[in-house]
Amino acid sequence: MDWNDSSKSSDSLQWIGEDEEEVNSNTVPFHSSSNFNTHEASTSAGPHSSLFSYFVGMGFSKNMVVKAIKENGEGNTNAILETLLTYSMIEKSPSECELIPYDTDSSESKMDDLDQLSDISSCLGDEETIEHLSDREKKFLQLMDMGFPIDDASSALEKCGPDTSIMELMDFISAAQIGKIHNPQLHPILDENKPGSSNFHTTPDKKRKKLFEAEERWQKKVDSWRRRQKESYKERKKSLLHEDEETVRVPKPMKGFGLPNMQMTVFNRKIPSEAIGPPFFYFENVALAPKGVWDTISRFLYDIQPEFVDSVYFCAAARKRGYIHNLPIQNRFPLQPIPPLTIQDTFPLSKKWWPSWDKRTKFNCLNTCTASAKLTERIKKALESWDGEPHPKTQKYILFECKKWNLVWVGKNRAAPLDPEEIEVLMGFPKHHTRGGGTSRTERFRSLGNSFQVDTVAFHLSVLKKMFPHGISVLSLFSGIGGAEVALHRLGIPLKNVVSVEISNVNRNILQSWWDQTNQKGNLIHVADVQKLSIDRLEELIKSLGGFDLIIGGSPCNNLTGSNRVSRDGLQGEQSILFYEYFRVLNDVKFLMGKV
DNA sequence: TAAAGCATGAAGTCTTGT
DNA sequence: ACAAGACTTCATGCTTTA
Repeated sequence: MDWNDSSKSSDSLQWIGEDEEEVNSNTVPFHSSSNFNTHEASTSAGPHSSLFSYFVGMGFSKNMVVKAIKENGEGNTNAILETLLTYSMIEKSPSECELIPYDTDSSESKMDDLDQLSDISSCLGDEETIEHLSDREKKFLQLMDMGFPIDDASSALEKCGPDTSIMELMDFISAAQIGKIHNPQLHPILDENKPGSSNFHTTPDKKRKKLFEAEERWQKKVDSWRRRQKESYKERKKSLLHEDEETVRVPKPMKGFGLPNMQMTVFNRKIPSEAIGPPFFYFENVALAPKGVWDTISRFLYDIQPEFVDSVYFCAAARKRGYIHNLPIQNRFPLQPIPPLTIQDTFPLSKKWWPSWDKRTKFNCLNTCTASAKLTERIKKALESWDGEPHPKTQKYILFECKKWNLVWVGKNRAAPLDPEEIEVLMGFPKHHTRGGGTSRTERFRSLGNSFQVDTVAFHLSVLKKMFPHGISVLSLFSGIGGAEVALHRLGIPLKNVVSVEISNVNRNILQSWWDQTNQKGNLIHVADVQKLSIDRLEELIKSLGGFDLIIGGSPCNNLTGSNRVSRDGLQGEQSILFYEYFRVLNDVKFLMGKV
């Protein structure tokens, strides 16, 4: 390939620290992407303009595109994109934002509320807009979004005050709905006669019994009403989302486009001409992301259908991931040696202590956190309280913890979390890959939990071996501890140039150590922040290295994974939004290499 | 100060029972 | 067919400990 010929082999390692990097003034996901500049329309941007169809073609709704063009002007493509991305996409799609309360009767109080809120009711997902609202206004909007009638929401806020929690407000409205609010003693917010309160114990027995019964009946009604409310809200949400028609479905079993030693399933794989490599690209993220996320990812990556694979077919641990790439899928081969595929084969010593009632043969997904010593102690004590086989309830509890924390049996009644070394091997890394160099045990678990399963990825990358017998130049985004690099190396593909983009200092050190220890002949260049990898910097790199053969990376899953209880915000989440940086860099590189 | 411990569910999908 | 239960999930943020 011509853009490879200009590569200069230099054995010196370059290090670009965070401080040394040029600061790009434009840090929005789509800064200065030349790919988009080519689409800048200077003329009419109405519903039939090329600009309009371009954005609609990307999957944005027509209304939103018109709105975004109107807001930003016709010439400012990047700003339009930013608007579309920030305000309208996926989870916070325009259709969802247009949710309106089903009770549209008018009254003065309602009109007041509506007038006050008319500006922001158009899009609840707009945090910037919502931030300046009072607590009362936010709660009112929340209640409306949940489908409560305006009257009820308004009156609940009036009577309970703006400091009342949403749950309590819901209870209040529920009670009002079923007519019990007229007896404030039966309402949890206002009820001073609840069991446990001082007044309750002074009530005569008969009355107390009645109160109990009444409260039970009331509670049941509220529960069922709340359930119905929740379901109808979900239904409406679903039907609105359905308009966008999701196309990506996660198959089960997750075997991708074929596994080692498995006859290739006939698959109609279409890669659009603009997506065909070189450069090749390979993108990874969690398979079980919130609904719509993979539709969006796929839409941005040339509508290529994701390959969903569970690493349970490559090692003894599950790891359900989706991969979007433009690699050929014929003539793949697995890494050798094939790792043991069961827990018992991976840890033969555990067989002696493995209880018959623990039927696991595979680990669940290896996560970033590990079980504490206290938990293993509790398990030991629970087991020691039984002479022979523990009570089914005890078994259930222990199995629950074992599955949740991926515990192995290491002695009599002794379950233990996996050591970092054991996780390294399960993930396909060399033993001690993350050990030493100032990396704490906690950090090792975190880094490993965030990594590729090497055998799985290597199987997909194996097709590159014949294509690049003299070495490959890789742009590795979100490198982590170097799963992609290790996979290519283990496949026997020489690493000519590797530009590794990784924010964590710990991870950069781990990759550098591995690079040094494996006597790599090529160049390893570190970049800390993908957002600072500007198109100018990319141009420099491509000129000096001769281009990239492979752009590989798994963008942050923090806001996509089910294990995140705090901020599972979808692709627009704080970290997961960096997916758009992968997309941006891919497009910039393709443009710079004259492939667009 | 850094590392380890620990409490914190929802959102899906699949399975089972009626 | 439907409801109810079982199962899994590249984590975060606060507190305690060394």
